[in-house]
Amino acid sequence: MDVKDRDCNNSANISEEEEQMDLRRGPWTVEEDFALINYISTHGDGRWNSLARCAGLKRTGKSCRLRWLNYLRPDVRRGNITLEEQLLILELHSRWGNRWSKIAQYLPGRTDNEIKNYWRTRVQKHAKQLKCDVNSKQFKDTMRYIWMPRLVERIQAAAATATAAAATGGDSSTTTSNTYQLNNSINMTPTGHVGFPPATVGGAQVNTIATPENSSTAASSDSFGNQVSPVSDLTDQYYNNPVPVNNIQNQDYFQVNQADFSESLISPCGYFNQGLDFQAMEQNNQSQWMESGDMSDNLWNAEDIWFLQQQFRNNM
DNA sequence: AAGAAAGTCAACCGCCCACGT
DNA sequence: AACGTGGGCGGTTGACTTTCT
Repeated sequence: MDVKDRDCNNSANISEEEEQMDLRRGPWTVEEDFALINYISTHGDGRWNSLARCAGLKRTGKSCRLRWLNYLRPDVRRGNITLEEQLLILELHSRWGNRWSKIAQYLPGRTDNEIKNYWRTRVQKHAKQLKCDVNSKQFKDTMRYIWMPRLVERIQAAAATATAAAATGGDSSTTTSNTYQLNNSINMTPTGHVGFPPATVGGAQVNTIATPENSSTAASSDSFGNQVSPVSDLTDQYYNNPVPVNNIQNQDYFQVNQADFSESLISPCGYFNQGLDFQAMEQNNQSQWMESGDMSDNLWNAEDIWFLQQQFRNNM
């Protein structure tokens, strides 16, 4: 049924009483979920206000739409944000900022709401711990130069472990999982484009992120013929000019690569002298971070802390 | 064990834009 | 051109859960 043709038999005769009936708010009940799912499965979605009426839901159209898109939709993926997804979120956020829906397009099954929540609860939390604004250049570059490479390193390590396990006939479930994430989260585009062949980072393959910009045969114009400004993002350099992750501690790497950018970037080491109060961070937060049980979900793990501290001391 | 604090996330709100009339 | 409506978006809230003291 064409949703455009949807029309409740009584939609034209909705009584004022019904019109003014108090709408439900707050958490959805199982019955409401069933009603919404059943209705959409037979009639399709769209025209949310009339859909809400016709489905007999005392909800606003917006509420129905939100419930469907963020929770009931069959392809919605739940659970922890994977390392690959974290990397992708950081990468895309560095390009587009708080364009959550746009970012969500590149993470199949994830909703803009979920990504937004992830950003606010995890990323902003760590910016707070570093005593800098999440939108500050300091924090952004710290993410680019330190955090994202560390994520890549961890992804590689997980992949290597999984590969080894598979080679020895061990449980390959992890391998399958990681492969799935890489192929489906990072290398997929909203329009179904396939990304460029995998680049290598530190000797391991990492799929190049395919965006409308770079999936259109690397041209400088988009599918509408509009000029698309090249993404001058260090992560692109990172993907396209693989450098062993260990070299990230080498200031020369940054200085050499920065030459490609019109805007000179301050190396992360510079920040250790300029702004980030790592001593305070160490005093205030290290114990908390170090003692955190689940490191997999933390942006900074024990190694990161150690790494940051080394950088700090080397630049004293 | 219990209360407080912090974290998480579903849901709501208000604004904006596109589109039809 | 003006208006109404539907839908999408980012920001915010608040209930619930988890962790800490």
